[in-house]
Amino acid sequence: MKIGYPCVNESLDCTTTSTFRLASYSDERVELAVSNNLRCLLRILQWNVERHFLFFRVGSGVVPFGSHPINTYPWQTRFAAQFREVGDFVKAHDMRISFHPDQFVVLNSHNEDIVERSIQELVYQGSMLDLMGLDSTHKLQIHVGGLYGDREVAIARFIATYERLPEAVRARLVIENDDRLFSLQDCLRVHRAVGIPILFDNFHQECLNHGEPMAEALRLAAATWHPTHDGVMMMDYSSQAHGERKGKHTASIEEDLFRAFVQELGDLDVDIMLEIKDKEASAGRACGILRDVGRLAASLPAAQ
DNA sequence: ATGAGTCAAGGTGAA
DNA sequence: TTCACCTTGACTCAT
Repeated sequence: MKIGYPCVNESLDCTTTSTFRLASYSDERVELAVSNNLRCLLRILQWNVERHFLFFRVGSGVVPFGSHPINTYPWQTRFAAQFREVGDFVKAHDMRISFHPDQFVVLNSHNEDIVERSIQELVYQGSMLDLMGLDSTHKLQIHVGGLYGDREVAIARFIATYERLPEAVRARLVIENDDRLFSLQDCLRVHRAVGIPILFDNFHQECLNHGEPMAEALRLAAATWHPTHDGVMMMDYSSQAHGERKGKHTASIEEDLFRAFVQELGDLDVDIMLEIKDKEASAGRACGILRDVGRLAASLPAAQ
């Protein structure tokens, strides 16, 4: 079991998201930003290893305009060594990383331009994993997409697009149950059609479900991951922010809820991404709870 | 130097 | 029909 947090480290003064405006695009700025972003990515991973956070979600902006036609800078070759260095570090420490392309990636859009741009974004993010030399257990996570008033047609269109994705993307793509439109059961239908694994989100499951008990839902999702090709199931963990709109993530982990959730896990092996606002602070508390119940090694690795 | 407004991109649903 | 919300910082420009 690995614990992680998404995209941003709040303890370090180093980010993987330095960027600039499209209007001020230049090759020089791409060069500068990617150089900074990869340096910080490695630094964050090093920081994480020291605290036994072995799971990390990398943000979409490591390469500014990475899938935009304006960006013709050969970052793949210019930064090949730096990407490889990150990948080597991940492998050396038995870490796992993932990407979560944002809401603009919609594979089931009825607009072919949007589908094509979405595929290009997935190709860009998948190519970073290729450059790192990381295999298909490191994932690209997206939602099924829009509903467009007809669930059946929307799911069919997702499947049709999935089947024509480049292999480098398809091998790594996973779908996540969402909180309003496509439930775990919808994702299972897509899985049965094309074999895509389901990244389970416990909070979305609480928001949108068909009455399955949490323990059963977890096992249904886990069974969609091929042990060697996909690795153990990845999941997102969060809980409701009190007094806020339904679906809003909590600012800080609620330890009692997390303990109860760990009980639902039983002996299931999963890697957990904590989608909680205070990032690594809550990840540390989650690790503490998992050590208490014997699901993580009792002590941190030897001091750096 | 600082604060406010803005940033490539889609879709949903409330107002 | 418009706008806030996904999530959030970081950039950009006006002051």
